[in-house]
Amino acid sequence: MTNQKANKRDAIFEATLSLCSEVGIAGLKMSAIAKQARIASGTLYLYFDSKVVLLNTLYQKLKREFISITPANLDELPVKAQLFTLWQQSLRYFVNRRQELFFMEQFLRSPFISDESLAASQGFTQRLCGILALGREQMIIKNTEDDLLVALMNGYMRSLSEKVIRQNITLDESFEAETFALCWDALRA
Amino acid sequence: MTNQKANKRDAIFEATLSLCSEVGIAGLKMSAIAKQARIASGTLYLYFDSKVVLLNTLYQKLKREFISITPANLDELPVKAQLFTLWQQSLRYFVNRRQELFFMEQFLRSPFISDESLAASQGFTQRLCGILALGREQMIIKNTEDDLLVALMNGYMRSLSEKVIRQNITLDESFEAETFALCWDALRA
DNA sequence: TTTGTAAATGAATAAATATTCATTTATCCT
DNA sequence: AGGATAAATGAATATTTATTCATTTACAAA
Repeated sequence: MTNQKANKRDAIFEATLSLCSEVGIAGLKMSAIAKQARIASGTLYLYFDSKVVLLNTLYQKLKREFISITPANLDELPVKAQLFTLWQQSLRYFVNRRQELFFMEQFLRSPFISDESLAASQGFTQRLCGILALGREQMIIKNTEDDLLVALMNGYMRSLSEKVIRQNITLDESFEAETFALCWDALRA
Repeated sequence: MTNQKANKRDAIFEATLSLCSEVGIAGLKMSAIAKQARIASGTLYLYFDSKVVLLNTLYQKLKREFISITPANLDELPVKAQLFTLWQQSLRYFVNRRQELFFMEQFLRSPFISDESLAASQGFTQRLCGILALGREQMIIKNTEDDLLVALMNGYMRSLSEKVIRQNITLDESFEAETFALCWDALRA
């Protein structure tokens, strides 16, 4: 794919994200995406076969991106520090990519999602469970089902990102630490 | 409004909820709603002026309903017990009304929502903040911004309901207590 | 500059879906 | 029962939106 082409693809993705956060996934129109990306609506179809394909491609790209932002080799750190790192990275990602977060949440519950996209939506959870198991061995994590702990972290993260975005709060170390503290108190034995 | 009419209205609401949880709000079609409610599509318009009106009416009804399920006079209980009661009631409500929860989340981010509906979506939060303030006076709740604590409770509740529903878990006192314990550990001073 | 190829355009078409309304059916009252 | 009124129907229409394609434009090689 030429650079030119890649640029236009990205412009389409960008337009899709920005529009989605304005009108929701139910309000997304191909014509509006084209307009926002400054191309003709027909041009969209040179890049993606259909609306469904466009949305699924974007979703999978974002999922891959998200999984790749968290450092791979946390293993040497203590459990609490591992969790904090993931917390911090995720929070930063979501807050800096508000539109992406919004799109992903919407798409996940839309009629457009394909089986393949659905499968891509796991992945991060696995990672978390590994760390929690380790912490449980060391007796520093509650002896509570992983699913519950993960639900707390995920849900809190979601709500928190929304709040930060809505109120235009600037992330800093102290905010990250303070919000993580709640999370840690919930998880620790 | 006759009983007959009220019944049909309810059938329409029910059909809307059940379809929404199948296909998402972006996939909702008036014709499908009519079919599911076992009426002709034209009949829908005898009850609601348009799709937008139908959805907003349903949303506001659900919001009122949710706010009304939590007992009004918790004031005499200790703070922790007040929070637990709200936790329990909300969890039960969401889990028993999975479709309602799903619809509300989707609708809130759709292009259909009216200003009035948006306003109705506050309300419960107020209540929670009152209790948290009381707890803070008594030095048993963390000295952390309300918003953060509310984000944790809301987000956790959301994720948890989803999990319970997905895995078809039966709610019982011990489950409610265990899940609330995480929440409480996060909030308490 | 010419010519061939690839990319882009946007008006036209097709498809999907909301809404209307002339007609039918049910309900209620005397 | 019979006639009046209200409710319901669903095919027809209107509207919205995805997709196509004949035409134009940009670009690169000779």
